[in-house]
Amino acid sequence: MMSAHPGLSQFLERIVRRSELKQAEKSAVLSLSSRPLQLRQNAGIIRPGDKTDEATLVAKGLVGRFDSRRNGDRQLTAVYIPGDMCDLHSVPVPQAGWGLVALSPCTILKIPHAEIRKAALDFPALSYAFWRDTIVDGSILSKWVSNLGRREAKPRLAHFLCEMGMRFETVDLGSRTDFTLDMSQAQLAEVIGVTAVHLNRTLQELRSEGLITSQQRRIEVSDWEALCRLAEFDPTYLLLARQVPRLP
Amino acid sequence: MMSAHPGLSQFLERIVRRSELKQAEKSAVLSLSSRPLQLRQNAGIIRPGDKTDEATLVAKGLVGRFDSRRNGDRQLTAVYIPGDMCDLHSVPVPQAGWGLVALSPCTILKIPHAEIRKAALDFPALSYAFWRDTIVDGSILSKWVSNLGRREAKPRLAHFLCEMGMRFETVDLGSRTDFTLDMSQAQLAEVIGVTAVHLNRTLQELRSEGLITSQQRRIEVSDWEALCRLAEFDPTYLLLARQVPRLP
DNA sequence: CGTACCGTTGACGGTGTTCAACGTAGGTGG
DNA sequence: CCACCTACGTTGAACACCGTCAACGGTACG
Repeated sequence: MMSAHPGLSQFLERIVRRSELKQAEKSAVLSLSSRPLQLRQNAGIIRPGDKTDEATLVAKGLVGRFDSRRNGDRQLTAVYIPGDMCDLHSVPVPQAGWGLVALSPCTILKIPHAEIRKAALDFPALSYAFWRDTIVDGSILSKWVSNLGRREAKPRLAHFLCEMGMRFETVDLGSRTDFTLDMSQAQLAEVIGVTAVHLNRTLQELRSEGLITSQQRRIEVSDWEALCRLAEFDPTYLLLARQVPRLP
Repeated sequence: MMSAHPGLSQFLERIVRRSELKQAEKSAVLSLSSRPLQLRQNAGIIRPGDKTDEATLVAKGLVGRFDSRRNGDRQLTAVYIPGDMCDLHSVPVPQAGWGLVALSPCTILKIPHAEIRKAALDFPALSYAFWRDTIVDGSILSKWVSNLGRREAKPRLAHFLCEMGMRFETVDLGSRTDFTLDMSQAQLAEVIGVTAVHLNRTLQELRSEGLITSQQRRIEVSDWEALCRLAEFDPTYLLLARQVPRLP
């Protein structure tokens, strides 16, 4: 077997973090064939409405999922980091309603749906694991609906920083209190659901209150506890703890 | 075989609408054992953080999924109608981060996770169909993130009415322009992400602009096209069209 | 007949938007 | 090497949407 692309190992680690897999199942994941691509910042990956027969795995950089309006406004509905499969959804549902864009310079792996389906068919535990992985995505979305609906800009931003801190720490790309979030303030605003102007002011508030310091794109959280309190952040929705039930 | 509860048939119809199933697979769904429950309005079904070993199927009425804040504010992150399985998620991930509440008087069916897992194990196509069903849920959430983040109250409400109209029509509980949405304005406000006071004013705007009429809890859409235009509503995200790929 | 829930209204204040402008850093071509 | 350009962060002022608080009327129900 050709040695797997490191991106596949990252993906496997992500899966295994939440689902117990046997050796054969792990090998099946590592032997998925993949087509690496380098992308410039703001490069489009999937346009809204596109039909695709490949899934997208992030190996390096940040990828955003977005929904756009007629007037050109865009809302980012997910931010993917290395090891994340952006559109595992597209395997059972190949017609995307959303778009994918490289938020920073990126390396991605394109993996044929057919391969993933075959793996899911050969190993029910994998099918189950992919299902569970999809639920993590939904769980994060659900939390974001709640944040957008009921919180003001400051706690919303705080919550996003907490979330990204935890996720980067989990994949060893920094610690929860010190990580690089390689996206512009305009892109951040598209996540938080405010204008770029207001995001800038909100970020300044967090800085002036001594919760974080940020220069360039590096975020240092000076007071993690206070940030979590402001955000009412409770990481259980990220489903980082491995859950029990496995297919027999 | 004992004759199945009608709720199970509704669920099967929902699944079959999006995934092609063979006879044996259909029977497996219909023979899931279920425990019916009658619920009063506002009765809690799952409290946030609860662990459960049963999934919840709506047979009659409306069920809401919510996330709540320390100050008591609540955001509804999903509204389920008859035929929907509220927490198919809970099968692979039994620890819920959210709560479920009866938005109206309800009949629900409790179905043991073990049964669903067994069905998924026996029939990979079912596992795949459940996965796909979970994605529908996520797709709706994704659209809601976009609505909450980028739209004002009026188009947001319009979008929700369009969505519910389509969904009720799909399950034959009315037409997209004439249906009963059995929830209070306060509950609606918890969906739209505004206060009850503002929701009331927004509803009046829709009425005074001749887009809808509503008395009691019955919604009549006077101008479907205009409502869709205001909402920028495009129903593809509901995944009502059956998608092709099936496990071989 | 009281109570509880629900829809409705008015006045006021705050959060976030809009529009316009400016500063800086990095990159490119003359 | 400097002029120019573009992307990005930053600031100010006016305004709009929406939240808050408080109150009132109708209806169902015990």
